[in-house]
Amino acid sequence: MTHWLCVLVQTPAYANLGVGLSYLSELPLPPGTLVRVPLGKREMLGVVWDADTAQATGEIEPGKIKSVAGVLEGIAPLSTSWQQLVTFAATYYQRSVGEVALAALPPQLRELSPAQMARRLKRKSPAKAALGDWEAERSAQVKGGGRRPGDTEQSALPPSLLATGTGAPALTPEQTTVLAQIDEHAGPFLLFGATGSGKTEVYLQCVEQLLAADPDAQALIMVPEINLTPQLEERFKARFNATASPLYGEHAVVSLHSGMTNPQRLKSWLAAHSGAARIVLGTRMAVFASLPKLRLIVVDEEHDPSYKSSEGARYSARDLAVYRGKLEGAKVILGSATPSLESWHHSRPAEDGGRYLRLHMPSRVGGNDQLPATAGALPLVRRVDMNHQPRKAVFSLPLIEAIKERVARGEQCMVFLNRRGYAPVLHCTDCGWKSECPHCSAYRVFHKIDRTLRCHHCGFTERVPRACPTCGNPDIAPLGRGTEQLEELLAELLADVKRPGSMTPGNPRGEPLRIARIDADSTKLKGALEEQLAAVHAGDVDVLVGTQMIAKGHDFRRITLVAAVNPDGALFSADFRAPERLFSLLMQAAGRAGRDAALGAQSEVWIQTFQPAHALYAALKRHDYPAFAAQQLKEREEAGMPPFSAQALVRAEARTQEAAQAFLNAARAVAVNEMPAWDGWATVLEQITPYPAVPMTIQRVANVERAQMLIESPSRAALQQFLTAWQDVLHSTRSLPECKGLIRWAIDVDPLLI
DNA sequence: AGCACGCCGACT
DNA sequence: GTCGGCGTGCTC
Repeated sequence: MTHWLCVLVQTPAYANLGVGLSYLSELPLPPGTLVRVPLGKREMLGVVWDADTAQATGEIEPGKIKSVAGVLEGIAPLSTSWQQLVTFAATYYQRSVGEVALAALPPQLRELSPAQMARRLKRKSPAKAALGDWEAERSAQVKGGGRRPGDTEQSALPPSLLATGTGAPALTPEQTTVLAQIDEHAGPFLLFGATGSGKTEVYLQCVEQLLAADPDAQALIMVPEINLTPQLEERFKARFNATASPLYGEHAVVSLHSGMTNPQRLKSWLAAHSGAARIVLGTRMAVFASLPKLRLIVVDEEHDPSYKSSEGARYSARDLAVYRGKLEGAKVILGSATPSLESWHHSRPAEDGGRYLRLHMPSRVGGNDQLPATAGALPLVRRVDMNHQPRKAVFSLPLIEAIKERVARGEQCMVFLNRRGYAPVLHCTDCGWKSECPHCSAYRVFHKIDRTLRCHHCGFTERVPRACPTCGNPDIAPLGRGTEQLEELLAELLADVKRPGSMTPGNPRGEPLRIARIDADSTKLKGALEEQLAAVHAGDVDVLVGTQMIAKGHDFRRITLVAAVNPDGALFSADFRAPERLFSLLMQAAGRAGRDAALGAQSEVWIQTFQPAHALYAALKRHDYPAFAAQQLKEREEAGMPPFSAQALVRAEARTQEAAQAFLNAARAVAVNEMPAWDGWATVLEQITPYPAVPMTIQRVANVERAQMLIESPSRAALQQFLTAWQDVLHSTRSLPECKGLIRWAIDVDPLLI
């Protein structure tokens, strides 16, 4: 008997294909089954979605339908809840289900031939190559060891006792309270905990209790960027993998992130899909991992913008995590010292409409180490009023004095500036020429190290000209400053300071200071970041200069002074989220400072500002995130901004700016003039505000003109309805004559950058 | 998205 | 006379 199937393949939404394609199969394959199907001249990976609807409606000529080429043997069908997650993500973020589903699978599943695939599955389990093999292998291992935690005598023990012996430290009262609340309530939870308050230990304990209580349960731990948080990965692996904990098996923890090779990713994915992996630790892509027994999701540093994807389907992994938790009945914990204003708002008291439960850990206890009380002190925030400093001063006198004092005592300092290179622009003092990029509407940045002008948008790089290209004036000068220049300036300003030295060999007294720079340029080479971080940890560096990448994730325990050289830009930015990001960055930077009690010194965060009285810095000085959030949310509410409204952005790329804008404005005209007259759509359109198309901030990148249009609505549901219907309008608008030259367009729902 | 087919400029 | 540019159009 022949069965009709609807199969998803990787096709973008604008390819005019329906939900899936029709195929024939001899076997009745259940939804979620991975198959290979012929498509045109190629054979592609597909996912069986449901019984075919085209057959019933007779939409397709029966003669055109091909048969499924084969099933991916040894891989169980993807679960119903996985399918629901993918369907939701595709609908919400306005993409095709096929695109989302196939992008959520490891790339190697797409590339591997059936023979290669069979070999891969066999390698893991030589005994049998059948479905569910991983399962069999694992339970045999667990049962054989007689340590299956669900088994009789051990299940009588409280989970906390099971946990001991695997490296779990004693908990603080705050941690105990928070764990009890997580146990008691359904969530989702927003764990609002200061840097060093021991959030990670809470995650570890939650996972530990879950795994001990349920022999099949799986946990998903998400981090913003795996490169920046290897410490978390290490802690999880140390606690749960291999010899440390025979309870959970040798490969209990697997990683999933884009830094892995395709074979590694496939291996982790298969381990998670089969249930062999108990913990998946990954970046935003991991939210789509197949986890048949998912019971807990942790989103660490939930405010981090990297949870929002900026290509393909522009999903928010944090928001999808919350949705997935609801779907699968898994607890969700969002953790941050500076939550996103969205999550903060959602965690307001339930009687005011809050949907998340806010858990608070205000005390700094120095993480999992038993540090003396001095380590718990919050750093002192000092504002330097730059209005009272020499004009054009990069470093204020008091800051330089403070740095000198610290390094003379053998302490480390960290200075950051959000701009790499030597100077953001080069200009001619005679004719006014500036180092514009010929392909972008942006200046090329001067990199003194290799004497190049580099475009940070398209990558176009040239050697610095000897003289002005327009008038021949040899006097071309840098304008503004970047991290390279800070490094150079600091070397001059600190030239008279000598290293105090130490007992360690190779670190004699009286040598010149060592200044290091960490930014995207200095860490381009593989392993360079790790190497540089190690040098800082080893005390080989006295002053560290860098971009915000040094403020994230890393504990530099000997750093006692952190300085933000010029953070004011974010205060009056056109981007309404800029203050939120700045506050978070400065709080994180403050968290870097002074976690080493041995130094005993009061650590400090220095802010050089022309706005010393600004509310953001005032709140920062008090380490008062709630006050900052309250003030920001008040402003957002008054201005009708998220989270008090829903937004979507349509971005268009074209040969000319006119074509890009014409496309967007033509589609807008339909929304304004025609759609309200559609049957039943008037009430939806009443709630939709489409703004006119505008050029993007960087209007042209790599010779492509870019424009965007903001759509706003007080109602998420109305925005969703509108976008779904409007997609067809956008499709047909494309063929209008004035849109000639349009390259592509995409909808970004809940955009972070406007 | 791929990968075709298809119709106009500089090369063996 | 062909090789190749990337503009439209299709894929169950």
